[in-house]
Amino acid sequence: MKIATWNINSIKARMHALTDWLNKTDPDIVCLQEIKTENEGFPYMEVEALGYNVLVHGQKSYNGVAILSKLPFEDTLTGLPGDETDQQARYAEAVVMGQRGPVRVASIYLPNGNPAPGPKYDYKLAWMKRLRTHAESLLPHEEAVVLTGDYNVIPYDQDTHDPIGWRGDAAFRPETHAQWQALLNTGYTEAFEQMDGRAGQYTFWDYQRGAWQNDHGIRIDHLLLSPQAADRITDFAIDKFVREGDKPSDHVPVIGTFDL
DNA sequence: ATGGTCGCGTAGCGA
Repeated sequence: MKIATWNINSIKARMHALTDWLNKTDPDIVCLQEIKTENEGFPYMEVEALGYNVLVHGQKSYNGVAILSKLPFEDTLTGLPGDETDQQARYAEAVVMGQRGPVRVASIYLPNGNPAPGPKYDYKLAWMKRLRTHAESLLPHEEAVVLTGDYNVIPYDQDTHDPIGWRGDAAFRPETHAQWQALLNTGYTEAFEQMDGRAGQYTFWDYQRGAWQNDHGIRIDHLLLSPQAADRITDFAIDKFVREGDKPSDHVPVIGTFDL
């Protein structure tokens, strides 16, 4: 089972790129972030015609997440639990039935948090704490859980060409790293690390300053695995070629393959 | 030091 994550930076502006990539990579489940539309504006017909069931948690103009799945959804959840007043659409979760039992997948668009410090950074840290609480609550079920998405977290120095330059950024600050580590410490492992990911394997290149041309990227799109998922991963890939296409997103897809 | 680029929605924000 191929499970992918991709910050697509507007589903409407990226339908051609999505179609091309689905035909090439043929994932079973795709978690999308920054679809930038309300549910009503999502191109359900076109995506369903490509062979996918669709779960959408949209928002006007900003944010918005979705899950595409060849398998039917057994259960779904939209919105990260823990704060009823949070209006931003950044979390969707679905359960599908794999060959060995249920597989739970989440599409996460973790807040950017800049400028830091400030209220946006406070929101990011609070959101990370809520995510940790929810992620931890899933572990006692002993299911295969794959928490994927744009985490807006650069885990290590090797995940940016310029760790000094990123030092003050909300994706790289000590408080962010502490929250990231606390999330992992609940019992999840990074697919990238488990599959021997190396330095300089980026998932995002800014549109500005020739970041792509100069390979000034960062690694911020991640797959976090419960023990039952970590035991079953067989392959890991970053579809870097997608960044070379026409009108690309500034992120590229990240894919885990599982014997599930 | 500044500007540089996208998408949304049609000014300016968010990234």
